Amino acid sequence: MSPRQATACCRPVDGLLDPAFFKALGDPTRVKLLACLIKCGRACGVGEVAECCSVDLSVVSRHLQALARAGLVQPTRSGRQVSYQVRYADLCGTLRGLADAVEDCAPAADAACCGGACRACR
Amino acid sequence: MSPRQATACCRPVDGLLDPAFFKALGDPTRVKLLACLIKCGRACGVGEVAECCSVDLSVVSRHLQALARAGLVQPTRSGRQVSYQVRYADLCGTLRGLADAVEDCAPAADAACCGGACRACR
DNA sequence: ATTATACTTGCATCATGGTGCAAATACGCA
DNA sequence: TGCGTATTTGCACCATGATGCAAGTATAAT
Repeated sequence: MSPRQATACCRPVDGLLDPAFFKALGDPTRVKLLACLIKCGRACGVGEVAECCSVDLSVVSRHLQALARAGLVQPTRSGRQVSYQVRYADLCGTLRGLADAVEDCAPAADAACCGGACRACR
Repeated sequence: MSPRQATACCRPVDGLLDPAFFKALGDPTRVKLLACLIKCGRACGVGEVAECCSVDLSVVSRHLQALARAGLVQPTRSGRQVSYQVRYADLCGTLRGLADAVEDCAPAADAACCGGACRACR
C-alpha cells in the first residue's frame, strides 16, 4: 500500500490518534501534576495538587482545567473546593485501544504481542 | 495518600509518562504523517510520505526527524533515499506499559479491565 | 456583614515550535 | 565531471501556549 492509499484508508487508528489528547500530556509540569494525581489515587483539591511542584497556584489551576478538557481527569465541585480525580478506566482504555489499533496495522513480523497473528494492512 | 506523598512515591508511572514522547504526538500534521505510516505498514521515503498531506516537503522531513527522535519511527538510509518505518512493537509496548502502570495505581473500583483485582496505591 | 479561604481570570511577558521559501548537501547516474 | 533527484538546513515569520502577578469571584465561617 502506498502512503497515498494509506491516507485514504480509514482504519480505527485515525480516530484514536487524537493530537489534543497527546498535547495535554506533552508538557512537563502538566505531566508532573497528572502523575501526582495518578499515584495519589483519590480526588485532590487544586491547592493540594499544587504542593507537587513549585509553580504558581494559578498555573496549577489552568493545567488541571486543561487535563479535564482533554478528558484525563474529572473535576468535582464541593463547596469552594474543586477536586480533580483521574479517569483511570478511560485513560487506560484509550491507551490500550490505540495500542490495539496500531498493532492491527503492523506487518506480521513486527507484531510481537500476538505471536505474528496480526493482519497486515489491507 | 497526600499529593505530597504521592510526589515522593516513585511508581513506574513516573518513568513512563514522558512528556517528550507525547509532545511528538501532539501536533496534527505530525500525527497525520504517523497515521499514514502506521496504516501503510512498510518503510516509506520522505517524499512518499509527503503525499499524505499538503505541507512543504521540508516540513515533512522535520516532522519525521522529530518522530524518530521520539523513538516512534526508525529511519533507514538507502542511497539518497531515507525511509521511515513505524516501530510497532516499541510503540505498542510503551502504550500498554503505561496503561498497566496507571491501572496499577487505580483504586479497586475504577479498575475496570481486571475485574477489580488491581491494587490501590500503597 | 465582614473576613478568610479556595480557586479562577486578565494581562503582560517570554519561550517554543510549526511553516514555507530558498539554498545547501548527499548521492546516483551518464 | 556535470546533472538530476532526494533530503536537509538556514532563515524569517507567526501562532500557540506556559508562566507569574494581581485582581476578581465564589463559598464558608464568625
